[in-house]
Amino acid sequence: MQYLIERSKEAWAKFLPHISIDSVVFGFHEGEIKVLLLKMKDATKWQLPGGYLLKEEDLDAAAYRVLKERSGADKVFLHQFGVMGAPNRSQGFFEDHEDGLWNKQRFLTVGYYALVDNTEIKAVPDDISDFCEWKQLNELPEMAMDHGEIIDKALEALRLHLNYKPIGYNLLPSAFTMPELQKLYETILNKKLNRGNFYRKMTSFNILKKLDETRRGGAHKAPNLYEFDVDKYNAALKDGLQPLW
Amino acid sequence: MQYLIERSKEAWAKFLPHISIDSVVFGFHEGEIKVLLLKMKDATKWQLPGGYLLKEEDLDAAAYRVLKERSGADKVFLHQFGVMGAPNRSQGFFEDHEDGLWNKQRFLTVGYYALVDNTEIKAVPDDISDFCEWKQLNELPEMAMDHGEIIDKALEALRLHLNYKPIGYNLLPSAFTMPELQKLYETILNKKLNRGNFYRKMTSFNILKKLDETRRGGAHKAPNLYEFDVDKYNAALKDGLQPLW
DNA sequence: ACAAAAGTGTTAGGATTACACCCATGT
DNA sequence: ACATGGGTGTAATCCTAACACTTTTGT
Repeated sequence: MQYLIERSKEAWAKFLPHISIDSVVFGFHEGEIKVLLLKMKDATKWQLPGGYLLKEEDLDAAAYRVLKERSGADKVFLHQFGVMGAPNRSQGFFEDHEDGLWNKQRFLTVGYYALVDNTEIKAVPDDISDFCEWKQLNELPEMAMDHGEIIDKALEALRLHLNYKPIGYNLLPSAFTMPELQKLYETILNKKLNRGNFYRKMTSFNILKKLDETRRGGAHKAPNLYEFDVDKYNAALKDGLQPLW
Repeated sequence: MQYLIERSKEAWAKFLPHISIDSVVFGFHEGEIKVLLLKMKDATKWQLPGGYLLKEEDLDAAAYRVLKERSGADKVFLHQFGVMGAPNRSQGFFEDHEDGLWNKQRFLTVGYYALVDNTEIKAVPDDISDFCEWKQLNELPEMAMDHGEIIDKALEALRLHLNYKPIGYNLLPSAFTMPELQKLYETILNKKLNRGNFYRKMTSFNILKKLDETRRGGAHKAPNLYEFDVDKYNAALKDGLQPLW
């Protein structure tokens, strides 16, 4: 735990007190939504990649920086979804340490969700944590503090934004197949969708471009590859893919 | 400006630094959505009712307390919608004051929207401000700092939550008429709706109870009064009034 | 009388749902 | 051969938009 004490003084000098940032990094791989989690060697519980806000730094910029430092993820889609502000959400976890330790303060944490193109992001632990792994949404390990609830809130926000934010575009690789896209929607909505109808609806939005290639290597027929027509996609998202009233 | 200095020392002792709370209080009166704004005698610009977070206080609890202190509004529906975190969003406004002044710090502000049953909430200025008024949404005065943008964000959140949160229930008096309800929806959605179709759709949700009374006193036929069937309304909101996919 | 409110009718057009069928194709 | 993917067909049902008509009723 020595590193905590070493970093404490530096932290007080650099960061705004009482404020932290935690990101829920979603990725999509092999038909499953995954979340990027960190763990320290001596810990049993997993954590979200998080960090602190520099004294003169913009909040969104800090979220990008922290995420890059702690996961290597760069140029990702990041969106703030809320602040967790219970008075004891973090304090209790450092009770045994001396007062004045940076980590022992009360923290409000600003939650961001990140959407990552490619699950093949390094997933390499930084110098604070010892493990960094993609975990499946429905098989999450025990989470530290309120990080489990933060993930739940992020998912809820994701669901609510599905018609308004380029979620498919940012979660999927630039080329993807229709079954992959459908699986993504089904996972986020937690609901089975009819294949034929999904296909028709998606194509009717006119936001997809069919590529000439197929995805080789599977055990079965090679599926077609698509990519988003970014301009049309963004234009359609302005009013929402599907009308609300 | 003397009161700023007097309060500064006290503030440093009581509140968490760098964090403020601002609420966008929506009310509905005479067919119009209104926002509750405050102004100081010597100021030209209006502000949202806001305040600070006590050192051991829960964030949501603080939002309720602040709102009550600054507007008298009690037992209202309050919902957090985001954090404004630009580094200079508030600092510049106290440049001329001495360092160490509470107000001169950098503040992140947590935004809440409040829904108020009855525009007849006192709207009495507290001891900080000199004016407290309900302003119409489309006739907002010049706002201090980024408070105009905060109102925009609150409205956007309101729109997004229309199918998931008891917005009608909390904005309208306990008994209301169908034209009032429709006007409310039209204002939030910024869109005209067909009367007959709105009537049918609303009644088909089975969340309204028709009362035996009518609203007397208008220049024309007295409209029927309705109230929400709270249990059914809340049950329906769980999955959203209208399906999303 | 007038204007608003309430309730319903109607029609055309879409959208949704839930299947099912056929073909293509990689292993 | 077989499992998956792609694409389309279809029928029943429901929803929506847009209008219009009627009746009610308070001033």
